[in-house]
Amino acid sequence: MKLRDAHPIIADILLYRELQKLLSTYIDNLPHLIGEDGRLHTTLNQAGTTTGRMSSTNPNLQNIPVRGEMGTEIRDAFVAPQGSTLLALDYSQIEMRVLAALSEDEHLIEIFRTGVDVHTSVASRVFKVAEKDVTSEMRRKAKVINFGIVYGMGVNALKDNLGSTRAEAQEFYDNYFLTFPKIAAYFEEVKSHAKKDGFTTTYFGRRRFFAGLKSPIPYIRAGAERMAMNAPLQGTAADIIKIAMQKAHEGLAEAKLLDKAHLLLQIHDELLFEVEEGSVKKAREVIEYAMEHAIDFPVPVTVSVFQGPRWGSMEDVK
DNA sequence: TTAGATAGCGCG
DNA sequence: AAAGCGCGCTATCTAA
Repeated sequence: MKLRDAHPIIADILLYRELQKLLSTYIDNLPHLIGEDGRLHTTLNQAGTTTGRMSSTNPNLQNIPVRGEMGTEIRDAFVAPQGSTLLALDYSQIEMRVLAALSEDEHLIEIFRTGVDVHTSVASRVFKVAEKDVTSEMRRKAKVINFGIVYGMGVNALKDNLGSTRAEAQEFYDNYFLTFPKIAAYFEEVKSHAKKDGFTTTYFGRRRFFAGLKSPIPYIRAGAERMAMNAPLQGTAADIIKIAMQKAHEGLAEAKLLDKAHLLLQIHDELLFEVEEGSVKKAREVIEYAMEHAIDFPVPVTVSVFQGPRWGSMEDVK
């Protein structure tokens, strides 16, 4: 039994916390930080993280709410000026694609090369049913493990996230690695290499060093191993989008669009631009191409594109 | 009174 | 003691 079900007040407490968080962190504060130019300016730290990602401070614009109705309302307060529109382009399942590339797992590579839905396809393979027979429940479970695998999630966390029994989670976990054997081998390789040399590398060779991989204390060692497993994936994704940002700039310069399209923000796997209305189509083509062709990679990288005057309610651009 | 640590939660 | 990676901000508690 979950604590949430133990007493009716739990739901009220959680709702209160959610509203209080949004009120204190965003609604009450952000308006005061608007500058004389009518804009909110963040500071991006290029070397602010262990993995190679950027971070954003004062205010942090990489954690503006997006989920739920209230997320939409808060984002809708971010608007493009008259005559311009917001254009957002985000990588699809970038870390899973990086995992496919680094592990060289033929099955995962195949999934991304054929362009099928990754969660459905993984479910189909792990549960050994045809893709058309994948139920929504099977897809949900595959989605949970696909996300978790990137973080070095173990059986215990998998069980909690699936809401299943320990035995069920164990079977699912085992079947996953039997289905994608190179992924299991890849993680073992990363761990042993990190333990021997003290660092991991991204696809492009950037290193992250670790302490704790040789610790005699099991939970310290296990924690370091999860960090080591995740670092090349998150780190390579971070490398990719930084390269893409440069290529997008070059592309826009080449197309004489630098005064029409302005990069506002990078949110780890997503770029947000402000674009003059007459230049949206061309800018979108240039940026999308730059992002999708930023690197030579054994699996395709694809982006989804969204457009609209308000950040909270942008529409899919086909 | 203030600086530092912790709990909790927003995002990818 | 902890069992899922990477961040930053607010509220609260603790120590000086």
